[in-house]
Amino acid sequence: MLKKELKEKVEQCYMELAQAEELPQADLPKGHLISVPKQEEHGDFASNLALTMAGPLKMPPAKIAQALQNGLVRDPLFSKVEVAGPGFLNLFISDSFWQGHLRTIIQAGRRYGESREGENRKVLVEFVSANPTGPLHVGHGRGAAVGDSLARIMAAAGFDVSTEYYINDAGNQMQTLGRSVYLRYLEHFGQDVEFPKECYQGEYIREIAVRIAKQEGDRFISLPFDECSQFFIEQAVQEISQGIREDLEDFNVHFDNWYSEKRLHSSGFIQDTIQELQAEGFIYEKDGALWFRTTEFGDDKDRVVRRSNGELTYFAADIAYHREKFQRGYEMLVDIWGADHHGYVPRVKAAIQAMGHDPKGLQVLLVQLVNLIQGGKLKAMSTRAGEFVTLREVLDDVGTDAARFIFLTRRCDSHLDFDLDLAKSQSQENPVYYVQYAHARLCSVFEKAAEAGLIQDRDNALDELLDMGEMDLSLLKEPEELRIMKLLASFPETVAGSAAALEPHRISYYLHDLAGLLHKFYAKHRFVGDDNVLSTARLVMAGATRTVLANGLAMLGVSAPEKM
RNA sequence: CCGCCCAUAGCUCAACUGGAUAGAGCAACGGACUUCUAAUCCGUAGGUUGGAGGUUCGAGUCCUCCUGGGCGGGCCA
Repeated sequence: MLKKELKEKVEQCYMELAQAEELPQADLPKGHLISVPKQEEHGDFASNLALTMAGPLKMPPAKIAQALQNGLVRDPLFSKVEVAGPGFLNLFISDSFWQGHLRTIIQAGRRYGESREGENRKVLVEFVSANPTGPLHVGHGRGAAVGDSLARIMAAAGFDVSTEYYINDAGNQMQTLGRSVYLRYLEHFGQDVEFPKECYQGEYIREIAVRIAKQEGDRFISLPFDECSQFFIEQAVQEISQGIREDLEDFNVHFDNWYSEKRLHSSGFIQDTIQELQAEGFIYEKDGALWFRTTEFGDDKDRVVRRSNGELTYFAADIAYHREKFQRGYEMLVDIWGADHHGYVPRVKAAIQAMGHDPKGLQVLLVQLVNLIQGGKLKAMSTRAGEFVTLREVLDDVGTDAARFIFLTRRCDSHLDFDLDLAKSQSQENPVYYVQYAHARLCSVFEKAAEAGLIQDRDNALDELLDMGEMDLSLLKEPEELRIMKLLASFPETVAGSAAALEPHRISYYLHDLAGLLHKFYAKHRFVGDDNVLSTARLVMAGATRTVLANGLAMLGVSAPEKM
């Protein structure tokens, strides 16, 4: 990756100058970094080394920069090195570098954008993990898009990534769920029942009840709930989970593993974990309950892990679950939660620390809730009250591509107003089409190139281009071309940065920028024109651009259509 | 009362982890299809980055306080 090379080059240059006693000796500063200036006139890259060394060297930054400049200009990679502003080194890269890089992109193909920044670290990304008590709503959709894309991005950046869905199929909510279906079942057979407020109100509950009634008949109507709760719970969980899996599948979200909380209970692993913690002195008894000293690790108050009635809390299961994740060998855990669970972060981190892990080994990404807007007003969402817009509904309205792109074009910690009417009617103005259209246009360029006889086989065009003998990439020197080539070269860094910061939205913005440059070029110049040598060179650029657009869209889980 | 998150163009959002003159898309206005897809492009307009201090060569970004909005604070999940 270019930035890294440049950083080394600049630092190497300083070391040589220090060696030659042209500059005083000092340690390299931590704050040195290579950035991309906002203004094109400020070069392709800028180094702040002189600024960060002004203090240690006790010299004016401009003077240090000048010495570095004299050393760096000798490198053929640079077409120009300037000292600017308070002491920046502006680095201008030779055109030939960018031109040659196009071949690198095409050679790498699907793999372009990958890097080894993650150093093969084992990471588990856990997301959605919605309770199997109802269909996924839009908020879950956002978490799903973020988690799934982040996993893809981190994999590309060289992490060894697995994804997991934690199924909360234990606890009180299961009783409530079963009872809800049971009561609807009784209603179906004409019994007059009181349907409590705390039960799940959604229509899907009735649908499950009706299905059971059809299959099983009325054989449960004389049984009290306690005697058939298991059956109703299992049926409901099974059916709802199936729906969730289908929704996610259609949303292009895939999990490597589905992890059942119930199994965590039945295996005795939670009890075992509590005993371990107790042995370490982190657990104490008060008022008949067992408490975890999370305050020792910065939490506001201690938390109950086993209630006085003997039941384990959700938190207890969570501790065991995270312990088990580490036991499976993961070095880094990424949890994606709804922001309404933010109060949980300190206690789970406390638990991890108590178990001897670095709290930084768990990164919790809090995804802000989605505000759904329909008819200009806010829609309330509550699973219990049964008032929610499901992910399914949104998918049917807007489609997977648009929904995913909208979710991924915002930072996680900013609220998202999802305007359904707009998303539906917006089909022409939706940002996702801007990027997809760029890809489709490039595909048709290749079709045109095949017609013109520049390439033989449209499907293997990229391989063909690489094998072509006479090729003059130095013809690519229009400003629009250079901008595209430069942005293409920064794709791997963007992916690595997106992974490191756990910010998938950076890929969306990158793609939008790239599509913009492509559209600008397209309006001003022609890929396939009268000059065959120039056209061939431009086809190489088209191929490289198409590759990056396709790879980036794949990371977002958005399709890259050949025609629109 | 306490804690976490947010506040940037009329609207929805960016800003590469502290860098140079804060950028896109919608919406508004004016232009561009005989040419590889006009789901596009070009131009105009739009800002005291909620407010006040502080840290330093340098702040939308970091620290403190204030204002306004969201979400939490159970032996619920």
